Amino acid sequence: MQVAAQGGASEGGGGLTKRQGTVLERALGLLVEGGERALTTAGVARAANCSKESLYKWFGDRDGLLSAMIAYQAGKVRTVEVEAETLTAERLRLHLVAFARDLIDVLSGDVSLALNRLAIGQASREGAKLGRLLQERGRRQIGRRAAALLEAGRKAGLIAFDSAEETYGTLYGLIVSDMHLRMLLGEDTGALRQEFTPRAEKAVDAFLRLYGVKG
Amino acid sequence: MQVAAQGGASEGGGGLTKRQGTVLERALGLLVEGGERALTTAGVARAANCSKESLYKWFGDRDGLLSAMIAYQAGKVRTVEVEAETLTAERLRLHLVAFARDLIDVLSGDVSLALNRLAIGQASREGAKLGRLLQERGRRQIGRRAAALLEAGRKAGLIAFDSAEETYGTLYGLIVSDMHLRMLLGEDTGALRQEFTPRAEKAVDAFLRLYGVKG
DNA sequence: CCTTATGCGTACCGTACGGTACGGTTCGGA
DNA sequence: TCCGAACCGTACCGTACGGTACGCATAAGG
Repeated sequence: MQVAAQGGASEGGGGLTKRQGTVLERALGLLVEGGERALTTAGVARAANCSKESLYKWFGDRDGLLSAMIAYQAGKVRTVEVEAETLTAERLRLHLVAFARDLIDVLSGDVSLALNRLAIGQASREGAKLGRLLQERGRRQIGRRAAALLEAGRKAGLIAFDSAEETYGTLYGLIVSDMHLRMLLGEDTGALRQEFTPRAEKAVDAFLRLYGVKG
Repeated sequence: MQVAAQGGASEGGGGLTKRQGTVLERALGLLVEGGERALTTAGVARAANCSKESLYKWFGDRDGLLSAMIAYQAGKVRTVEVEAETLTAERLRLHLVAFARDLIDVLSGDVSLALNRLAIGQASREGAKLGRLLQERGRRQIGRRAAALLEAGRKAGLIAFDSAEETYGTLYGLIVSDMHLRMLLGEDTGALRQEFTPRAEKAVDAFLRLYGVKG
């Protein structure tokens, strides 16, 4: 502790200092552990060994803290760009299965679930600002990876579709179904986690049956 | 006002009086309007012209009130049983599209969204009791209708599948995709609502391409 | 050594909520 | 007519939270 690094210099990824990053990390930990009720300003200050006054100076108010938490967490997820290799049917399938696994893993993560619960809980408040933020930072990111993958498959003549957006929607639905909602509602993720790999494979199989060329 | 109807007699659907039903109706209105923050015991009492003491007598505590709201709302949804008529491919398709439309309509309803947000917000609290209740009363009900429909289609030799549960999961994913989550996060339902019918038809088409026999 | 900035820890304030208690009132039944 | 049960409206209590203010410690810079 006492590493400090204040003053506006030594900024990390998104315009905030390392100290502020660790504070957000602690706040995320509190959120995961006890939900929104546990995410009080006093609690964050205590858990992060900082003062409430600093919290308000850094993040403005409680909502600013929540937004910063979402932005911070989203900034940690880096999408893996798929290089334009020569795709075969089998390689495309493997890439799709890997994407499906990654998608499921992200959605079932503790922090992701906690942040989604938080944003959903605030949806009827102040124009769903957190929800839009989560949507923008989260879905857009992983959607881009999917779009690139689908486009590569189309260029290789392995799959055919009109709208990439709509096709991605179908792929998403086949992979996720209502699993995300069930986890958000509190269903034990441990029991579901064992089914992740076969689920991903079945979803991709169905997807390729729908969009695959001569399949 | 002053209609009363007290005393334990004149019970309605689920073991509660008409008076209590109207109270729950008012509470649901408050929840839809302002989210969980607006659902205070004093607010419900004021909106329903009853006393807080009566609320606690009838529902125990705040959680009891929330559970009663979910049970009450779930009790209003009646699943339409499909009679075992002779199914043709076209009739099955029409039934599936009707089911898809109904599913989308239910999920996009104000009260449904508000209750789902409520249950999700409470998911990290006391073992996700509300989430399980919502799951039990909501999904099971509409899932039964889907299962009956799928079974009828299979018996008529129009579709083929192994697990009805898994097949229903696929159908659900094709219909809903991430639309439910987006609405829960606060995305405007008006913009999405225009796309409901084509979405339902496309989903059913894809489903029949996956599971339809010869065709 | 002095000054200034930054931030921790704590105390404080106003508010709002869950839950309880009580007086007054209405209504059904004897 | 009287009794008791249910109930409304309101007041009340304890607590917890968001946000602010203050005193003190620490460290950089002249």
